[in-house]
Amino acid sequence: MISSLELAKLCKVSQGTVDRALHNRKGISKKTREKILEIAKTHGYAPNPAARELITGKSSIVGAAIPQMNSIFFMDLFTEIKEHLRAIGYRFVLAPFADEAELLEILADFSARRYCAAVVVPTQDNMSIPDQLAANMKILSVIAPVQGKNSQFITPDEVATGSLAAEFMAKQGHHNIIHLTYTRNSHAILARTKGFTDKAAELKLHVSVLKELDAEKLLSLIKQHKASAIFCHNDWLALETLRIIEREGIKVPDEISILGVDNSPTFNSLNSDITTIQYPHQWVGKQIAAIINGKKTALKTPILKVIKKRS
Amino acid sequence: MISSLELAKLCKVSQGTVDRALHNRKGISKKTREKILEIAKTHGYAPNPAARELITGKSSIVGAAIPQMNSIFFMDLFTEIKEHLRAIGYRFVLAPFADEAELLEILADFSARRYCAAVVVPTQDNMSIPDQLAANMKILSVIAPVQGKNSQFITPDEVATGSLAAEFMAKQGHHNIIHLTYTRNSHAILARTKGFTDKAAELKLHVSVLKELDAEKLLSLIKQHKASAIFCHNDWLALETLRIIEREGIKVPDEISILGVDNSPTFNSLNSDITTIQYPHQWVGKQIAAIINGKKTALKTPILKVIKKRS
DNA sequence: TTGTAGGCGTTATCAC
DNA sequence: GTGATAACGCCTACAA
Repeated sequence: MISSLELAKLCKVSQGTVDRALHNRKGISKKTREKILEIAKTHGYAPNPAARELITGKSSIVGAAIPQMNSIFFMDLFTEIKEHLRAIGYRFVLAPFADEAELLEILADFSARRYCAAVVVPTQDNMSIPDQLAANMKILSVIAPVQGKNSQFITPDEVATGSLAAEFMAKQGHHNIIHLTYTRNSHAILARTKGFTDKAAELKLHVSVLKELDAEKLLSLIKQHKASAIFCHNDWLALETLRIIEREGIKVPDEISILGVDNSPTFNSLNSDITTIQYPHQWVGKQIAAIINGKKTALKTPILKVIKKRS
Repeated sequence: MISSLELAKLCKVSQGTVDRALHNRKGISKKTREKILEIAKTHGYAPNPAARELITGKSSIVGAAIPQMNSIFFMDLFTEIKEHLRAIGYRFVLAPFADEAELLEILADFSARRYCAAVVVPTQDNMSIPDQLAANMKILSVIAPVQGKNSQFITPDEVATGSLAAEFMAKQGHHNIIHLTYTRNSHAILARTKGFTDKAAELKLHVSVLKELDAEKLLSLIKQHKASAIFCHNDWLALETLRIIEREGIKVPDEISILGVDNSPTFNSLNSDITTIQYPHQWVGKQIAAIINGKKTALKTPILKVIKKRS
C-alpha cells in the first residue's frame, strides 16, 4: 500500500506529475504517463479514497441504516438500491441497528465521515433525527418517514396498494375478508390498511382486521368471519399464514385465498403459489439514485399490479 | 459540522488544547476543558474519523462482503458478528456483491480505505484474493475458504455437523434417508455432506443424495428410496422441502422427518416445527472479534447440538 | 511539460 | 498548562 508520494519517488517525478498521470489529465507527456502507470501497477498502487474525500469535502459513499430485524424484503430492496447507486458511481454500505439509539449512533458516524447520504429504514413513524446529523447529508427514508431537516421519504402510494388489494379481492368474488397486519405504527402498515379498509367499505366488503399473527386467533377468526380470503401486509406474513392454514388441512386457494405484498425475487422460491402485489423495489432504487445524483426529474409513481401465482 | 481548528478558534485556544480536552488527556486545566467541551457541544462538534484514521494509519471499520443472494442465514450471522465487534469498539458495514468481480472491487475499496479487516462470504471454495488487497488488512472468510495471503477461514467443524445429523437420525430409528443439498462447491456444503455420508455408511444407513431441490425428483426419490427422513443442508432448504411434502399430503413428522441446520432466530417464526442443528452464530462472532482484537486465545470449537422442535 | 506549496481535519511532538 | 509545527495521503493552484 504505497502512497502517491512514494510512487512519485519511485518514478523520480513529483507528486503533481503522478496525479496528472493517474487522472488522465493534460499537461504530461505520453512517455512519463506510461512510465508512471506502469510502475503504479507493479506496485499495486491504489489511491486512498478517504484522503481524497477529506480534501474534496464530499464522499461517494451512501450509507444505509437498517433494522437488524431480519427481512428478505429489506435485502432485496437494498440490492436494488445498490445496483442503481453503483451505476452512477456511488458505493453503498449497510449498517444494521438493534434499536433507536444504535440507529442514531450509526447516523452520527455516517455524518462525521461526511457520507453523502443516509438511507434509513425506521422501525416506526416519525422518529426524529437531530438536525446536526442531517446538516451535511441527505436523509432518505423508506417504509416510514422520519422527522428532521434535510430528510425525504421515498415511498410508493401505499394507500393505493391497499385499495388495489380490495378491488382485486372483490373482483375475485370474495366478500368476507381478513386483513392481517402488524401492530407497529409505520407508514407502510397504516396506509396499506387504510387504503384496504376504505376501498373495502366502498365496495361493501366485510373486513375484519387482525393486527398480529396468532395461529389460534387467526383460525377462530376465519371460522367466525366465514372468511374466504386473507390480505396479508407482506409476503412473509402471507407465508406464515399459509403454513398455519395448510397445517389445519384447509386448502389454499380452494377454500381460502391469500394475497401478500412484495414479490421480491427471493420469495419466489418459497412462495411460488401466493398471489401478491408487486412492491416497486426498482422504482425505489431509481428514485434514491436520482435524488443523490441531484436530478430534479421526479419519477412517475409506479403502476401497481397484482401478480397472480395460482389460477 | 465544524472542525477542531474552528472549534479552537471559537474557544480562543489552540488546536492542541482542544485535542487534550476532547480526549481526556492530561496537561490541561479543568476549567479550560469544561469550557471547550461546553462549546463543542453547543456547536455539535464531532471529530471526523476519516481524518483520524488517515493519520493514525489504522481504522476501526470492519467491512463485510456478502453475496446479494438473499439469505436469512447471513443476516442473522452478521447481526451476531456486528454485536461482538461493537462490543470491542469496531464499526461493521456490509456491502453486497453480485459476482466475483464485484467482490474484488469491494475488497479493493476496503483495502484502499485501510479498513482493518474484511469478512467475506465467498460463493464457492478457494476464490483467490490478490495479495495486494490483503497487504494491509486481514481477510476473514466464513462458509468457504479463500486463497491468498493474510486470510483465515472461520468455521465450525462441518464434518462433525454432518456426522451429528447421521447419528441423530440413526438414533431416531431412521434407515432410508435422503440428503438434500446444493450443487455449489463450498466448504460448508461439501464437508457437511461428507460428514453425513461417512457416518451414515459407518452406521449402515441407506442414504441417497439429491443436489438440487426439484419437487418432482424429490417426491419420486422419496417413494423409490422408501425414505423416512430427509437431512437438508440448511433450514431454508428444509422449509422449501416441507412445503413440497406437505402439499402432497405427506405428514411431517409422522410419515417423514425433516432435519435442517441453522436455527437462526428468524427461522423460528416460520420453522418452529422443523428439527434442526444449531449453527454456532455466536461462536463465529466471538471468533472474528477475537482475531480482530489481536487475541491469540483460540476459542474452543463449539459443541454442536440438535434442536428438537416437534417430538 | 513539470515541480512546488498549501490545505483538508486530525494526532503527535516538540517547545515555551 | 498551553501553543506551534509536522505529518497522514491526496488534490488544486500556481510557479518555473
